[in-house]
Amino acid sequence: MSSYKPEDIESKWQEYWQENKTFKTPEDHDKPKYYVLDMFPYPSGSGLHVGHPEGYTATDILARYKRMNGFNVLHPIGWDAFGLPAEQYAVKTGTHPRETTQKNVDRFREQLQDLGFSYDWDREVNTTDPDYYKWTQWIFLKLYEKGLAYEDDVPVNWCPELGTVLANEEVIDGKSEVGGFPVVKKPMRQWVLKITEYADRLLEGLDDLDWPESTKKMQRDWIGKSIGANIDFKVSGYDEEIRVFTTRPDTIFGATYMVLAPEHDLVDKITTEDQKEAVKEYQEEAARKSDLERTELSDEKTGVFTGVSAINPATGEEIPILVADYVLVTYGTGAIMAVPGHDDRDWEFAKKFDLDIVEVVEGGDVSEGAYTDTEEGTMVNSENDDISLNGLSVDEAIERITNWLEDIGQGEKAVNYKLRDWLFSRQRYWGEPFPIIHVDGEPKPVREDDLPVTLPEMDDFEPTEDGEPPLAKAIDWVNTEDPETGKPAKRETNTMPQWAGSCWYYLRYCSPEFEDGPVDPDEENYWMPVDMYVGGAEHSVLHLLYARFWHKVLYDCGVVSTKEPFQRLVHQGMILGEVEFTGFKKDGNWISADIADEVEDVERVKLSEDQVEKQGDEFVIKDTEITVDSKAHKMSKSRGNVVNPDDIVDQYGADSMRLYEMFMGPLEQVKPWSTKDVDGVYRFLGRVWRLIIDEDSGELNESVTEASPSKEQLKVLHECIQKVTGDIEDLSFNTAISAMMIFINEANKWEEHPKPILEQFIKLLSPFAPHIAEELWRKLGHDESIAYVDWPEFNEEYLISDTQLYPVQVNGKVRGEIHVPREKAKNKEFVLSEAKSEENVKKYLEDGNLVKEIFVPERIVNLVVK
RNA sequence: GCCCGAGUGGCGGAAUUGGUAGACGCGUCGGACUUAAAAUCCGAUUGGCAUCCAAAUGCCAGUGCCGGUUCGAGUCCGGCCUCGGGUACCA
Repeated sequence: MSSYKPEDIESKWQEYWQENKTFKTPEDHDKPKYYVLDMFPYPSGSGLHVGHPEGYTATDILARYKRMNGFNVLHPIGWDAFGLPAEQYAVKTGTHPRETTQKNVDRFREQLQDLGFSYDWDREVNTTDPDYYKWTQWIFLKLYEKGLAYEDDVPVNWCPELGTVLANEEVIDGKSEVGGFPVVKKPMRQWVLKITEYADRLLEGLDDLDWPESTKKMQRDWIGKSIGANIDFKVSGYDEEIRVFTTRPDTIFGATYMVLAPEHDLVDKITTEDQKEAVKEYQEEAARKSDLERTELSDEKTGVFTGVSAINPATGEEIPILVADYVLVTYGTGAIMAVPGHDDRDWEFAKKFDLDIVEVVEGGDVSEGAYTDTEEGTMVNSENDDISLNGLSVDEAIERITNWLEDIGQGEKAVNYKLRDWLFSRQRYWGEPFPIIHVDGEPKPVREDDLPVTLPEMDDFEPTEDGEPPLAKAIDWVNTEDPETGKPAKRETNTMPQWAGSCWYYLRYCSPEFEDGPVDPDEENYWMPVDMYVGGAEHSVLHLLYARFWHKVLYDCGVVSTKEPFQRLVHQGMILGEVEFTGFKKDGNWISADIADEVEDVERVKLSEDQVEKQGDEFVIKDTEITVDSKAHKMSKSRGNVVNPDDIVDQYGADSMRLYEMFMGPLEQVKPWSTKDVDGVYRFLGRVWRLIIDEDSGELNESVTEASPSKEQLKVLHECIQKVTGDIEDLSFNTAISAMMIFINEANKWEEHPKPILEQFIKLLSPFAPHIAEELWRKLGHDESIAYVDWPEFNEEYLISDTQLYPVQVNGKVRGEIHVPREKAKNKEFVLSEAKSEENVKKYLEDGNLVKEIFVPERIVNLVVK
């Protein structure tokens, strides 16, 4: 017996590929190149889940396809291996993070190899390897030299439980993204990177990238460039000015009050004696509120009067200055001129505190709500002795008033960004040490020759009690001397965030052994940019923005030759767990899903597929009217719906696993997992096998012949070649697989299977299911791996059939079909007369007058009858 | 609230520039093979109606809802609804 047994062939070929270094990246630069990259995985303790191989399979298919099309392919993998989980585990168990990381990396590597991915394992990189982070540190020095890295005392998100500072992005609803622990604001000395200096270039660079529009938009929004004006308002009775940023200087005549953020410096200076207490109380309250609370309570605006007024430079009127937390200290100048007539937030606030609302742009009704349209409105009530905006459009008014403010020295055109500088240090052990020493309290870069600054050996990874990083406990390591002056020095004890290593790893893959820089310029020149980058949409903003930032800095340093690192980007869609049916019970009785939300103490009951049935648009409990919830959920440990790829490989083999992940649906779409559907692709592979192999002998089937292929066989093959080739180019892997299934279904009907046909088909299959393809390729008599044979060429000639099918419509409804000889297929008169004499069509023509005839060559005929 | 994306059989999903809606797969039903089962193979499978011994054929409805453009709409336009994702007072 020799039926299709993936377990017998897959490990065999995996070992073969390894031993023969089949997928070693070519060293010549003579062919066109293709750099296809997966997002850097973090080797977590739980191993791969089925979401990982989705993107990896897609890139692997592309890599294999491009190799067969004569490209030099760079298809590497490595490990983003610094990070909090290994450190937390170390704190708990005493196991050194290096050991945990090593173990996890080994597990990941093994799992990936079990899936038969064609990575060049000689180029594996690991961010925790000193030979790697030496260059991460080197890049930091470049940033430092360029003045893009600075120290600052900033209020940071301090998480006492984790003993570390978190980036804004790592804090969700006032809790840590990892672990869900509370986070508080605390001022600390931190390293910060001046990403804001690159804001404009990061914005412009997006234009030419072949990325999903939504991702580009998210980056643009994150950078958040807005153009407007800075305006200075004099504080009445003080020698102080309040500077505000506004995108709507045109509405200045409607500015009836001002607001300072509670943290604004001027608050304490100007507040009057009798308001001091109220203001102080308000500030304290605001400080206590987490970001979550601030937004949750956003319906109700709060604030307090400072007791002082400012002078509106346009109207000359005194307007009250208030403190309110709807103004953020971190954006613009931390102060605003409030124009309740034309800003929703100001309007809401003015209503609540009974402040004046003045209409200065005509077009709405400011007693009903703020009028914010900038297209339609015209200016009104905007006039003083010097200038009038009345009658102008918003755009004209902005121009005019900005110039006027500049003339009187109270304002200027200004640009603002939402993007803030990047908080770049963490109070952790398991990260890259900064190549910085402190001499006489001043930071000083470590000399390039002294890199890498390696992590000291430690066995206690907890932060000090006052929040100093764990490295502060490595006294011998911290205390060093300045090699230039011999003065005593202290090493920086913060470490870099996890983003650091992943900001440039794609460069290291080009020349992982290079010793004179992060990347060999020759190799960089050849391989960059990344032609195809596949990874999750969760990295839409941060990783991709940070990496682009570093890349641009490296471009300025002359290290890289391209302005952007990733030319084409695709996000694979998330794979959800199996669809679950949930019924709802109250006091032991079933209730419908749509009312379950409103009822208390509802019991949720998981139902099996055969306990429910479809009724209309909903699922109900069988033989009842009680609706149930039908939904696929995100895979999670707590829900217990995580699918482990190892189990699928054990049961069906890696080829089926790969095929199923691609067959589920379009790559970029969210899709529910269904293990029983894997049967479909597994059976398909079984049919491929049996088409070629005699199960009794294990040899080629007798039907596999040297005969020359028939016209029909060539047609079926070339239809498949055309579809699969086009679909791979479009990343429509699901329909490519379906085309191969169609081929096999057709081929199964043939009595003879000419070898050349089968060989071409096996080539098409090989990027998707490489193990079975390699095995069958050898059985068909080849000595070399299929990995580098030429991709089948599609020949249109074979597709042309003897007849052309025309559906015939009458008034847009199909009433019959006709087959016309190929040579007459474009003959309008002939086709129409054939169409009109079709039996079923005739009936319709008899009932009315033919008023119009539509003839679309090689497509369709439509006869319009009245 | 705002910004994206998506709604097609029992299920996952197919359908060039508008041109036969439901490819391919799962499931289900029926059949073949088998002592039996598994595996495999063949057939049916959107709903309804009609003719008919049957095979088959025809008709009507149908791609979230309402309306429009067109000889012809899953696809284009306008207005909604639902679900998923992102974002959160950014002046």
